[in-house]
Amino acid sequence: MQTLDAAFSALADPTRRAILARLTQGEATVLDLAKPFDMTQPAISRHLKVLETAGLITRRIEGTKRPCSLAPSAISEIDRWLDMLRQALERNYDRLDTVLAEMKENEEGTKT
Amino acid sequence: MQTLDAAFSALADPTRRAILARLTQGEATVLDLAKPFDMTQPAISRHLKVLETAGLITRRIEGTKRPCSLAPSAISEIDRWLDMLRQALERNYDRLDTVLAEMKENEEGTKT
DNA sequence: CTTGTATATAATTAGATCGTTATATAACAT
DNA sequence: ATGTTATATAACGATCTAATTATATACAAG
Repeated sequence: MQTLDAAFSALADPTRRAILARLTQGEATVLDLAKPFDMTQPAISRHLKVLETAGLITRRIEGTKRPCSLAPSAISEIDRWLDMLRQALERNYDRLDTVLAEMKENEEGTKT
Repeated sequence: MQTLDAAFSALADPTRRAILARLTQGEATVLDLAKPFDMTQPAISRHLKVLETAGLITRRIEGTKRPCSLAPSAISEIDRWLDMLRQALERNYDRLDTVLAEMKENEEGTKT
């Protein structure tokens, strides 16, 4: 899915993750978001566009400002995809548990 | 964190996600993994290296084969990070609920 | 209507990424 | 030893990314 492409690659950049982290505190304008970074405003604008295209943020229009906030849609798609991996890992883990349990049983058996 | 950089950017590629999906079915060799793709073996080897570096897979050595399997570590780091966003979104959602509830209350109040 | 503020867009450049082909390594089978 | 199989690595070209500077748009304030 190309949504996942966009979402994951948006999340791959530390600046963009920092922006999202900042947005967990609530809405912020472009300049607000740019402030903490040693980076020009156009650079931040591009990052925001990437995040928006990926469905990770939305923007309101308020006069000359464009306050950004977190959007839920892309996250939930990512979650759905990761669930597949999580479940597989859980299955493997259960299997490992079984193996370990069997090993222990055998050991006990051998001991006496 | 650079683990997150590597993990998210590894997941950004559809071929690599397909490889991971395949690995949810269990261990597979490089050639096994290459088969479904219209792509040369070296290309797949590189993808596997990316996944391994990102901590998403591990490889055993078995004679001349290198069977790959899913690794849990990177996933759990991703999960921890995404939790931050999830929680923020949940808070926003709750707040929205409150707002809607208040709107409804006001409406009721105005009606009579 | 002019000035300043908030943001977006375009052109450019440097570096990363993804694929290819050709080749190396290393184990296994004869 | 020799050929074959499984995989890795190197060199290369095409495309993408992320930053910069310069400039455009558009609202808001005097």
